[in-house]
Amino acid sequence: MAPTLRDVALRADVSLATVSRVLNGSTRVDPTLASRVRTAADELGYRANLLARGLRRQRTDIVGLVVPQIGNPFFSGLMQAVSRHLQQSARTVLLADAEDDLDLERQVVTRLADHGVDGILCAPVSEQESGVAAAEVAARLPLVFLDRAAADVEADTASVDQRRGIALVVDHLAEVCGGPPATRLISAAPVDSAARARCEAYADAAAEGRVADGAPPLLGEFTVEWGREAVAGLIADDALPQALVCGNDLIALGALAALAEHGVRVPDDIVVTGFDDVGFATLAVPSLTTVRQPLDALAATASELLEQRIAGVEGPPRCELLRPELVVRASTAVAP
Amino acid sequence: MAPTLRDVALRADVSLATVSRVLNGSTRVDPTLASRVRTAADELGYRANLLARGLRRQRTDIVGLVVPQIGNPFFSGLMQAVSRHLQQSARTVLLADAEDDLDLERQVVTRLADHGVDGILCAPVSEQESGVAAAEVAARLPLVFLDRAAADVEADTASVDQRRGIALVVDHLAEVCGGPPATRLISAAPVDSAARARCEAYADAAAEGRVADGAPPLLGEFTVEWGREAVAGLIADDALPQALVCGNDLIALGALAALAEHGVRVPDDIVVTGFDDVGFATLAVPSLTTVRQPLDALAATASELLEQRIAGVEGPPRCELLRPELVVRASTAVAP
DNA sequence: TTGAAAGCGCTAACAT
DNA sequence: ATGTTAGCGCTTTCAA
Repeated sequence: MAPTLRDVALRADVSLATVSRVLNGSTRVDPTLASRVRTAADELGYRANLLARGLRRQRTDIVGLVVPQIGNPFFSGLMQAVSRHLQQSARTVLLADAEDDLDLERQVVTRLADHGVDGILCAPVSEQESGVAAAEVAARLPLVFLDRAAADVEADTASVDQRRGIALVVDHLAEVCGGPPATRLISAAPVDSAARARCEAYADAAAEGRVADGAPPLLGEFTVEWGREAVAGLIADDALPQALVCGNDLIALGALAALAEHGVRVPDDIVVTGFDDVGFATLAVPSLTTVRQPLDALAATASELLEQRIAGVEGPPRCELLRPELVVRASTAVAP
Repeated sequence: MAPTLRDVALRADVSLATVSRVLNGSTRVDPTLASRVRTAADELGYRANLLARGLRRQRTDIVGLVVPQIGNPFFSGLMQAVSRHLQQSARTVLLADAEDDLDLERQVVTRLADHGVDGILCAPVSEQESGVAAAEVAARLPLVFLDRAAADVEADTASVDQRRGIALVVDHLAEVCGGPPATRLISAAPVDSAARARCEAYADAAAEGRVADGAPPLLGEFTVEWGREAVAGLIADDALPQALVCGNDLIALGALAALAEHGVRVPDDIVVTGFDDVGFATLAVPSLTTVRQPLDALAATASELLEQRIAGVEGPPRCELLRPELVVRASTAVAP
């Protein structure tokens, strides 16, 4: 069996409490005893049982992170950024993938809470329907939304200003096209808050005449496949506009692939934009103009909000909105 | 405070033991009592405290998964596959990224063990140097290597036959080139076992004259950047061969990008292969010929090995070797 | 079948 | 400064 505090205490010939004190550095203890304890612990290869500690302290130093789709590189990037930030606070991160499934999301969120995590960071699958599970868990422990939010839940949120991101794209397109271009939006159904914000911002731009788009947006999923399919449809209908505004980079990459397959040249025949700035955006041919979400700042902000709640800070929900940035690449590089 | 077993017992007017029995479905209990308990639990919104349960049972139903680099889509795919498999066994997965860092790897592996996970799946950062931490933890609880292994550790391993993968590539290249082609290997330094196996298999093929390569392999990292850089170097030296064998898809994608930038046509001027078959391999221009690793089978096999060890199966280390598959795409599609 | 009670390993009052 | 002890919430003998 693994050695316990008791074993260390016996070997160092001190009480359990002393061992605990030495190993946690809480109270002052006699240096002689302390070194005896440390030696004993080393010799035995003692490791604290974090379950017992968590049970006793009512605090585990674990936080849960729930993403909607680990397969989307934006979210694996976010995971990495969050892990890094929390590692520094000596926290363990318990990661879960909801696989874009509401039931699974509810399950994993509940399970995390049952495991005694100190708090949860969550990018909810659905703005409207993730709320029930989220509200349930938010009643038990601190919950902070990141990147996306769920309606009707009193929780802090750290996200990126999606509307501004779309505005950046629209303005850029107007500039390279020398006036409001004929565009079409290919995005995901506005199930999550980010998708909705992007759609709405685009619709507003169209209403204001900053882009010329009388046709309805093409709404599917945030996947390469959907980007391909949507473009294939447009080509089949001979309905390609001047510019394609894609709801995220995966869609844009699919769109570029489909355009290339059909011999449509980008940016000469049509220009294309994405959203997120995932690593592969630079690799696409042509490289993809897109909106960069500040991953690191997002992770830092969300972590900070959560830490404060865990530390017991009360108050109304806070919403931190970060600024995205336009990254211009070859997919919109039209000759003047 | 969250309701405990005690609260449920009080409300249902039975003993703690009875509540526990009902909720775990272990022993037979009177249906009347059982329903009373269930009602009480529902009304209180009772949730079992998994820390307490774990402490008592000495089993948490959590397994840890340690990957060397979450940013590599091969590993995020592996994570997803493993999560899915373990979810079915009613297990929670505690995920950790070692960020290609031996110290960090050691830390996270130890931390997982401290958190009382029932077992650990690990793709070690280094074949030689991950061993110490791995052996340490393997002495405490079941450890299974997946995809990669560490030397000098008695542990089960589930991996893919890398040598066979390289053989598939080499044979394919010989076929499309009409004889042993002049090739060059661009891969990662043989720090991990997979990288080493790929290098060795390639060296063997060269020694056997199945490819013509007198120059040393270009060894860096499994990243897009390295692929770019290596190819830029070859171009600068005017040393491009007939075919580039890349150690993984990231390198190959970087290579394709660099070739495109310099106006070298693939597959007309040079052919290129990858390894892993990550999602973006189909999106590259041209799409990438590569070796598909059976992610799902890998996850299933590793999970199964671990489950058996957790269940107490003894015996010498088992090594399961899975077969990879060649996926031919445009990057090697030379006209006859 | 049900209940009482011990104890998983640890921390934090409290007492010395 | 150190030790003694109660108890975190649960499961599981053991007795009834």
